[in-house]
Amino acid sequence: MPSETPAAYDPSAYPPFAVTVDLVVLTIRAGALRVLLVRRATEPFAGRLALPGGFVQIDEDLLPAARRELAEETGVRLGRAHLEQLGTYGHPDRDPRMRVVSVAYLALVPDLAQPVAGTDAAEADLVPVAAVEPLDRLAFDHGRILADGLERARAKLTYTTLATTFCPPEFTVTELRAVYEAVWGTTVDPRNFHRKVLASDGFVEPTGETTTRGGGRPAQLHRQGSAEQLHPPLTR
Amino acid sequence: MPSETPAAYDPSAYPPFAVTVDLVVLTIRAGALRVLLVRRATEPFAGRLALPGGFVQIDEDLLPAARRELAEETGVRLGRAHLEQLGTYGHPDRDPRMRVVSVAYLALVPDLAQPVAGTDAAEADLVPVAAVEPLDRLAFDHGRILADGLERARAKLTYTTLATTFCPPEFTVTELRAVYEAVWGTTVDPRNFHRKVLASDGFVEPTGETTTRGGGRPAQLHRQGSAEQLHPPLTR
DNA sequence: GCAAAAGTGTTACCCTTACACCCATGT
DNA sequence: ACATGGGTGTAAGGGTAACACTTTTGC
Repeated sequence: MPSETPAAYDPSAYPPFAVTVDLVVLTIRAGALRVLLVRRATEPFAGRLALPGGFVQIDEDLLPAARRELAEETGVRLGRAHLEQLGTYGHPDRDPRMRVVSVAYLALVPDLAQPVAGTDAAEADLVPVAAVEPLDRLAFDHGRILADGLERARAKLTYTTLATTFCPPEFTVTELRAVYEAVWGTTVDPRNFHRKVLASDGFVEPTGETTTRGGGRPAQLHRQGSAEQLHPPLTR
Repeated sequence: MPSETPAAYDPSAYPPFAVTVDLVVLTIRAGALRVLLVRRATEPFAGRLALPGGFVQIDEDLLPAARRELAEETGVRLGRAHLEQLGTYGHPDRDPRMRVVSVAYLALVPDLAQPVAGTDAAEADLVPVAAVEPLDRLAFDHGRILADGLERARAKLTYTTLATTFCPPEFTVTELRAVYEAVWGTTVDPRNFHRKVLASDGFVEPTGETTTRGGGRPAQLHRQGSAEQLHPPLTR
């Protein structure tokens, strides 16, 4: 906010930018961490995979814009999803059409059972992150944004309780453990994991119900705990 | 990046935004964590304290814009400063003049011995964060940005080696400890701190020189280590 | 009964914390 | 000598990791 312009506030006197939001939507399906990508139908980068996103409206705040795009592209209702700002990307040449600054958001959502159909024409897919083509093949600088989103997601899972946002409304401790194993491709000791999760205050809350959907002895069902706070590092 | 506009790419067809960078510049002086604030000379918010910042130029990337503003406002040369993106603030009403999206950066710098004289006319001051007036008295949404910056800085100091960026090129372990004590207003056991810092690989490197500037037994001098990475949590 | 998954107990080990103690300088 | 801060040794306690073991279901 400079003091260079004492008199008139003519917007056209300042460099005009377009502002977009782009979304790194992560979920877990079939034991794999996946990211929502769309196939671009138009130039530039026609035919290339890209992150979903779109222009911010002139009277719209950034987070609502991201929420709107998430809803439009995935149909996810928001109580169950985590959405946070990831970073802003504004290299002058990132969009060949014009000067665009894009605010990227990171979304962690439970497995979207409904096949994801974007309202925009392009085809949409949940791609396992391990199988995403070389990142520089993505449109714009979306490879970098995706890499940053994955790094952020992995970091936050280690010191927050966010892993529960990948789970359905009711889940077992084993299902929660599967989240960690999917995100890092490692295995975690089930016994120690079980204890740590239950010992961590506000991580999960028992519903009182049980399920045998995993086979074997019935497991307690839990829902997301109240604490979205930091907690002692888990696993790794 | 939508596919809504197949044919012409007329920039004026998209909502026009102004984009600025704002800086949360933190340093430590006289045992207190301080933030660089400027007194606004012009409307809106004339006379109010604000974060330094300014408009991004049309062909300028965001980080260089922040670097430029930092250099212009503080004269800090960049090898010794840490600069990272903090977040982006774009509420439609945050600037009464027009729609402005501001990308905030967080800078951690060693004590700027030279009195900070902004190139922009406004008066500039290093204000102890404990003494900053109520945050909602700052111009625009800068109170929120400052709060977010402080939270980020405290978080990063706990699990990275960034505290060294507050120190002069050569410093003693005790001087580094003073950083932690200033940031949290607590005391830290000097003996255990000493060992932990030296045990943490890449945190600091001994120069071989010693100093008695703190009084008492001469202390080894160190410089910033090579690892700007995560390390086991320190203190607290 | 047997396989499979849920959940508990136990122990070795590591890291942190607290604090006693020694070291090297200025005055 | 003594005050002041720099630096090392050490032992108690808490948390983690490894893994043996018990529980409860389906088939």
